[in-house]
Amino acid sequence: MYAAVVFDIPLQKAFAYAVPPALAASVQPGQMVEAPFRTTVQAGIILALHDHIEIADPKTLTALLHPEPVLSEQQIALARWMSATSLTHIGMCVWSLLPPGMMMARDVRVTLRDAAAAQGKLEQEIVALLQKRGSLQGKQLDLALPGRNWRAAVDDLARVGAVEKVPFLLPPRARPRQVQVAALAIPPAQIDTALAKVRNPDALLRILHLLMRERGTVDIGVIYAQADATLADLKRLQKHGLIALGAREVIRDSLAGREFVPSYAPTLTPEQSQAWDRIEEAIRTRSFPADRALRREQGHEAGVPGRAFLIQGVTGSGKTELYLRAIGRTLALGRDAIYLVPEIALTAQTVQRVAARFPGEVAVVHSKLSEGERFDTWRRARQGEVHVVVGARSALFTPLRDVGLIILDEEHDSSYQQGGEQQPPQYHARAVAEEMARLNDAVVLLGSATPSLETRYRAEQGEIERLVLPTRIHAHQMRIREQEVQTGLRARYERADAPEAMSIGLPVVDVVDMRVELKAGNTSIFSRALHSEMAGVLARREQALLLMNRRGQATYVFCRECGYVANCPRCDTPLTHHRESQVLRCHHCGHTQTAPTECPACGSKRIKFFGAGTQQVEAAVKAAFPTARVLRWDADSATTPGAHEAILQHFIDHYADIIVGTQMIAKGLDLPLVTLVGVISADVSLNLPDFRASERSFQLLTQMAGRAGRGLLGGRVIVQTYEPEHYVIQAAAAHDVEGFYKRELNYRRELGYPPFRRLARMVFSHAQEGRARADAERAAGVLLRHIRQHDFAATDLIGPAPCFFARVDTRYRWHLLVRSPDPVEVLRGLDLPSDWHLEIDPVDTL
DNA sequence: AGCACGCCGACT
DNA sequence: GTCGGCGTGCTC
Repeated sequence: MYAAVVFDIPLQKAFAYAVPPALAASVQPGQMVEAPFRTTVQAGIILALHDHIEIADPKTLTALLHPEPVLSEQQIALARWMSATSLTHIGMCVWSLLPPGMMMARDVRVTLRDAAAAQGKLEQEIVALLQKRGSLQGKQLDLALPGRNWRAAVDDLARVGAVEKVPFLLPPRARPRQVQVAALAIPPAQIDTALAKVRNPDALLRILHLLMRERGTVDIGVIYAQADATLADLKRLQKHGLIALGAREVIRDSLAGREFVPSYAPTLTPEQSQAWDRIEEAIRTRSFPADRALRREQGHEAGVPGRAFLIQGVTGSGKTELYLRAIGRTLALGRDAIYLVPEIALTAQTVQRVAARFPGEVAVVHSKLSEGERFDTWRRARQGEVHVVVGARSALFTPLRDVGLIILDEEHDSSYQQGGEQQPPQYHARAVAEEMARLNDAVVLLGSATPSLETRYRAEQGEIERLVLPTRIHAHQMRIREQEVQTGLRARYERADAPEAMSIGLPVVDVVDMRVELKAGNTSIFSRALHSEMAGVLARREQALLLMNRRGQATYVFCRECGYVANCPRCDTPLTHHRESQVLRCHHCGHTQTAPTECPACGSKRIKFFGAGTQQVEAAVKAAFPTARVLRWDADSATTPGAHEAILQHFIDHYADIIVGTQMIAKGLDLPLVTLVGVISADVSLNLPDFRASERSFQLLTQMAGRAGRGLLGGRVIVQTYEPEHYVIQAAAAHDVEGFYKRELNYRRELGYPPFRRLARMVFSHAQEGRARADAERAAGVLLRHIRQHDFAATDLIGPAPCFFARVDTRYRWHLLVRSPDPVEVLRGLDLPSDWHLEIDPVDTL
């Protein structure tokens, strides 16, 4: 028997190994094994077992590293699909489905055999070290010979037989956590006679009484605390044979010990009911695992098309209630559910709501949890002890027994895409969810007030079903009550005469033209309108959100007089200004031109580059309103989920009046006291050189507007901009999601951008700019020849050009875009060097 | 990705 | 002569 094994290395293939007789009975696909690999050993995963292989003399597997498979057949199928659709290395895909910390580090153990054979000085040093300390691990040699190249010397020593070098795997970091426990080892009746022989029995007596009372095993931590005892006391009891000490496995769970106020399903509005009927029907009519197994046995294709819905509803329209009902229905059918949220900062609020409805069923998964906790959740899910997982995109890979429902809230959010360059493999949670649904006959719910263009377009094409929730929920009093429960606050705005069912209008959005402000002599970053609204909010003791969009803070060129932005003539994306060379450059096609000193449109000399940060905004608020309590919330001020929760809670508890933040303050937060939302500058994100810049900006502005006025007082949104007539600003101000969609779709169609054609991006980075550029140009040559040779329809190259982020981590970056109806087909079969980083359907091209 | 091999240049 | 740096090629 032979095994196809993949490793956590960037190679697009599996390796064939012979299965030794000792393991033949127990090997299965999905199992983690130890395999000799070149001169070392590697931990690998078995993808498949075969009777015959093409390799002449395969090596033999050396051990099983886990008694049971760590991946199911279905997960292996998913990994294969990820690899085939993203053209990332199969091994990386397979390993990405496992919790971190299961990786096993490698090392070597060096043992002295023949001291006389040592030649060089370093070799003699190593031999002396081995004579003094015996066998040493690589880790120990690193410490003993810091900065020295002992590996090469050890290799030479091994070649002449002076030492033996044995590679081995270190145990994984993630392990079950053990807690020491104690239990009575004798019948309670014998305690007194047994203790008679012991000196100073006080503490011992307390321990024994505790154990008697508790009947069974007790954590020794509990014993220390309750019996005021020490380990020495326990050891004495053990020596006398009165108690037994042992260990118990405990589960690490950040939700353990947290109390959730139970909540019940509210009645649905007519709109919600209509949508719910469609969702419920879909969930109810999925097939059962046994049926699917039967179909597979009968030779049918493994998957059936799952069902996907787009739930398009404005903020506060009750999407969450549909999610919760869908989870409830799925659980009632004995299946499991995954609920994804875009931002780790949002998991806390979401977990709260889900756990309140389904106590005891929920686990949380995201990348900021400890390795131990993720490992334990992974194990609990495998055991069938968890049925609902709430978390960020990596929660998709939790090995639930039978996933029947996957929810992506805020489906348009870019954090659902895992980036290709830094953390391969590259995948989009939406696409993975749909493939999982296909493999498992599950239902996918994509929710958003501002769906991604792709999803919205697919709904139009009939690939997924669109359910619309056009109005904010009516039951005002009930929402307030819900907010009270969530925040623990008494709502100050509740009025006895407020009708039970009252519709909340969407907030008024005022667009402020900053050019006019400038002409009127206001050079502050706050317009007069925003300034006076902020003053009003502070006077009424309400709260405000200020958004500083920091992304792409650098340097696009625009005219403070007329709003002109310098665009590339070939790509219609903004040119960026390069300070050193004083040129404007297009980051898509490489076009360059000299930087203007006056505006080409109106002749003004007030042509500038743009950018500011949250700190400046915070400082400006403090300067304008010295008594205001300001909080800053961005990736810099909050690095852990705990810090996010703390900042948020601080704000919710009204210890601050104004919160200044980046994108994340726009996402899904329920902040009842916020009556003013200010967007400091809408222009920055509008003019990034990326085909999705408009879509992103529209989504951000609309989400941001949704944050205002969720309490009884309604709210107001002020958007500051130098381009008030821009269609993104206009559409967002009018809450015109459909209008924006139609216009943007036309633009994408004309330019051949997604969803009409797809992109693949290749990034070339190198410490020397010339090398990055040369690689990019070489790749362009190869691709161009390939495209001509195979005559791919509607396929072209954009670039090569320097990336917008032209130098990251001391490396210069160039990129190249392949635009094609099917870039995977174009690139498949090309043997790409490993340093040509490839991303299919990139989220952005910065 | 690692890791070995091979060639070159720096330093003892 | 010894050692380390870096470019190249391979891993069942």
